[in-house]
Amino acid sequence: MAIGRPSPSSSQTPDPGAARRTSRARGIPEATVARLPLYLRALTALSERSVPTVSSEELAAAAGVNSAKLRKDFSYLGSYGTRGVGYDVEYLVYQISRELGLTQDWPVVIVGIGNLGHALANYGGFASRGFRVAALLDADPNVVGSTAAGLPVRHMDELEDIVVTQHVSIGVITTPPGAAQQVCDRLVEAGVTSILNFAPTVLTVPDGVDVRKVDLSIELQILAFHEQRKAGDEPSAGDSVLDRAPGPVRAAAAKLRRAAGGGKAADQAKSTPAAKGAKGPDDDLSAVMPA
Amino acid sequence: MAIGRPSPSSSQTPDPGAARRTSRARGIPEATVARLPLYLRALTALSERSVPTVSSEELAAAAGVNSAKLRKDFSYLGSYGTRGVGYDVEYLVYQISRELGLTQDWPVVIVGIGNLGHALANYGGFASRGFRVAALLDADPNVVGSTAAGLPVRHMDELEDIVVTQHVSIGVITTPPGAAQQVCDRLVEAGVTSILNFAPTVLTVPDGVDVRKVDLSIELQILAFHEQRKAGDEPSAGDSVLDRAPGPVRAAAAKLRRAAGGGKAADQAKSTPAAKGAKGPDDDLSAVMPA
DNA sequence: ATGCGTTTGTGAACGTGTGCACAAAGATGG
DNA sequence: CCATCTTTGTGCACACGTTCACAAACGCAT
Ligand SMILES: NC(=O)c1ccc[n+]([C@@H]2O[C@H](COP(=O)([O-])OP(=O)(O)OC[C@H]3O[C@@H](n4cnc5c(N)ncnc54)[C@H](O)[C@@H]3O)[C@@H](O)[C@H]2O)c1
Ligand SMILES: NC(=O)c1ccc[n+]([C@@H]2O[C@H](COP(=O)([O-])OP(=O)(O)OC[C@H]3O[C@@H](n4cnc5c(N)ncnc54)[C@H](O)[C@@H]3O)[C@@H](O)[C@H]2O)c1
Repeated sequence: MAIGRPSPSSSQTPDPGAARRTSRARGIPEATVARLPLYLRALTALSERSVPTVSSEELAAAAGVNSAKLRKDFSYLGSYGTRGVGYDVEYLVYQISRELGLTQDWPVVIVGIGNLGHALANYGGFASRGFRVAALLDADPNVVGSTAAGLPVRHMDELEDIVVTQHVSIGVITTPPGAAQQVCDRLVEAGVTSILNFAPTVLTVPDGVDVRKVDLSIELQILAFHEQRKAGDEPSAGDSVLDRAPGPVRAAAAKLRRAAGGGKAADQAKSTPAAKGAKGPDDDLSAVMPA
Repeated sequence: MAIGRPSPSSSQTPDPGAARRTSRARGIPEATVARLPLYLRALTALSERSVPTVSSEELAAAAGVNSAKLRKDFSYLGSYGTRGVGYDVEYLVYQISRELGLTQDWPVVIVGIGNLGHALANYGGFASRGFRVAALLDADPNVVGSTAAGLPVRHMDELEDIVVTQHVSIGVITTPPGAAQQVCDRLVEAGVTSILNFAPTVLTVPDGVDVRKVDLSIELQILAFHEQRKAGDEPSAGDSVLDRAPGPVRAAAAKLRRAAGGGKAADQAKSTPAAKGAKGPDDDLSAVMPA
């Protein structure tokens, strides 16, 4: 870190600091909050089918979670169930909606109306809950004229005005990564205190501002990791034997790595032929280590 | 409940069961795996600026995490750092890429080429890592003819063939929610073992298949929750005093809720005047609680 | 009323994740 | 070769999250 101020808090989706801070008040765990929308969706579906009550077991199955977890989650909201019967669907829908703040209207601005911004603007499920697109914003004059989902794309100049007059507290960023921090700063400066970031960048925001990120690339990489595992491999490494060994050997290896500038090319070349024989987590250190 | 089979495993993003299962092998914690792409991105940026080495402190700042956490994360991969110096950027880029399985090519199919599918197909950062769009698929004959990002949209009939011949193991679902499970089943049946789901549905998959979801609506709802908190409110309850009180009172309340079919409307009405006295679980000592 | 079957709500045990704090490793300069 | 300074790697304590298992609560039939 560099800064010495209280705490710039570059909070992101998995920020446990925010958890303590935000759920301190009435003590709803962050993990529970993240599941409430899931329950709500399942409940809404039941509601539409006019199902009057539902047991924790059924609802848990519909939401894809453990029933004990679901009951504990609900217990944080209060005791809304009836033993021997289950939960009243309509009542629970309302309670969760209220807890999530969906009984009020949340105006949202989307900044960066390119491919993704367009898709989001057109997204119906957006408004289905209390979210209303207050404005679409872009910096490109060619885009500013157009409309998306019936809404006009407005110029960035109007950002501050829109945020203030429409009381926008949630901003969605779908600009290229290079512009994201700058856009974020302007949003925050104007009064936005929650940001949903689709750009692959770590945003730094002041305390009190929440940032959540949606990152396709990260998700795919996580899947790739597990996929590789399933393929029954060991990554055919080029390390460990040396790196795991304590003593001066490791130091030597590290030194060589640093010295041999092009670690990338060298290692890459090595990785392919590594149809490895058998042993260790990996084998051939030889390629890196011109022993 | 219904099913009695071993375990349908409707795993979703935050599935700790998968964590144990998948990271058992060489023991990389799931939380660490989720951060590796973040480090990789920061490292790639450093690499492009030809920075030779980086300290855990610097890199942690760039990735927006705690430096101790970062060091611990790296320690799971092996000892790739040099005390007193830091980490060799190029070498680390390669090691993480390898661990994530990005040194190989991952063909991906996208199913449902509507607004979102189009955006994803056009997404450059897709291919920037080892991910290659093997095919775009859709059921709508009107869409099937067209092209997106230079690729032709092909018909669902070709799904199985494409998956098999191109060895696709990762599928992205961007169909309407109603079609998602069905599409998922076909993908899995054809041999896909990792799914990235953008449709707001809980997917049920057999054991051994990983599902990660990206859900805009959920993210917004979580933000709304925190936003509501920040607004220094208590959801203006319509419950608590009764619901928290043990004894027959709660039962009576529950009974009333069930009986009064329209729980929603009823409660809504009731909730407003509930400026109640004091105690409940919530009441409102929080009225001024600065988040 | 009483008893029976069902389902909630939660205590307690366990597993996972986080962050501090520090010893040991290595670099660097003399 | 030694002293000093930097930075890693990790033991440890604690916080958070999950799951089991069960008593208490409730509806309902008798
Ligand atoms: N398209 C996807 O599927 C996808 C997936 C994951 C992540 N992302 C990320 O989402 C972001 C948007 O992706 P996209 O495909 O829509 O890109 P895009 O280039 O199509 O759209 C970006 C838009 O942002 C506007 N913009 C640029 N600088 C701006 C600024 N300073 N202020 C306001 N607007 C500005 C541009 O005019 C453009 O309209 C990117 O960061 C991308 O990495 C996209
Ligand atoms: N657009 C967004 O920003 C956004 C945001 C969050 C979530 N989502 C979700 O992503 C999904 C797609 O959203 P969209 O806006 O692109 O919708 P869309 O209606 O524009 O596109 C859906 C596409 O799926 C195709 N399709 C329908 N049934 C199919 C089937 N059985 N097999 C194959 N293809 C089929 C349709 O022909 C259409 O081309 C939806 O589930 C939506 O809820 C979208």
